[in-house]
Amino acid sequence: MPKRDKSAVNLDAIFAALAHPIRRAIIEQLAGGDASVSELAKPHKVSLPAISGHLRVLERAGLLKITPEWRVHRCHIDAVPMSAAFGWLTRYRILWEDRFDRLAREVEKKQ
Amino acid sequence: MPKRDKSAVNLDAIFAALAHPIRRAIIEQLAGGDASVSELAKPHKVSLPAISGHLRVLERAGLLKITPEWRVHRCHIDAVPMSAAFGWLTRYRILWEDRFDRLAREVEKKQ
DNA sequence: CCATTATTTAACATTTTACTTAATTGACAA
DNA sequence: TTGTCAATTAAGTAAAATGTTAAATAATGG
Repeated sequence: MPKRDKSAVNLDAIFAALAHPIRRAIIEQLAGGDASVSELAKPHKVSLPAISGHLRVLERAGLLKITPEWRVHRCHIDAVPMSAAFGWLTRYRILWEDRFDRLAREVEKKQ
Repeated sequence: MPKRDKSAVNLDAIFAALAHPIRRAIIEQLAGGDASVSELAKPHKVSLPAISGHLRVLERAGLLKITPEWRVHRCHIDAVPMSAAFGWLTRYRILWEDRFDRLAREVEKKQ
């Protein structure tokens, strides 16, 4: 029976993790440095278990590492998996940049 | 009562739309040119109503425009909203590229 | 009008997500 | 030991996502 490869990049999990405003806010906060669960919960008006759940979603997507340290659990962002999402979007970047490039050339030509 | 601003970029909807493999496959297919609903359904083993549902998710996220044309509904990708997702990720790009940039500078310095 | 084709809507079952409050674990400190 | 603080697990609920099959709509063509 083939097991799920945890190391494989899981775009489903990564995009789904990024689809919730609280989880994006948590990433934004962690971009400024590591934090404990309570510190991450503070800006939000949901319960602590709710935050704990969001952290597990981020963890399963590979975006977060949680290290128990003293009594607090230190949360550390690992943004590398986000590069997979970035990479996927990049493949289609031309689809939205194309038109502006063309427009820019048109304008340039007229001058 | 403030109405929902449909024109506002909705990162929740965009990321959520990208979180399903069938919907990403649909975007990949549409990147190669417009297609009808049946054509989009062909590569997948789910029912036509299921595809129809996925198209509506993409439409609500602003990634798709559907124009009834003859008997077929022509699906056209509008990747511009994806640039919002791209933009969000770009803000944190440094978190995963930092290490490589530093390494590159180190190597450069040594030469 | 009737059949055909493309797609959507309806109705429904199942699973997943997101949240709550209450109870539990684990580590420290008096 | 006992209390306290940080965080998780448990139990339950409501809503949303995903899929199915069957029926409806809409447009064309004999």
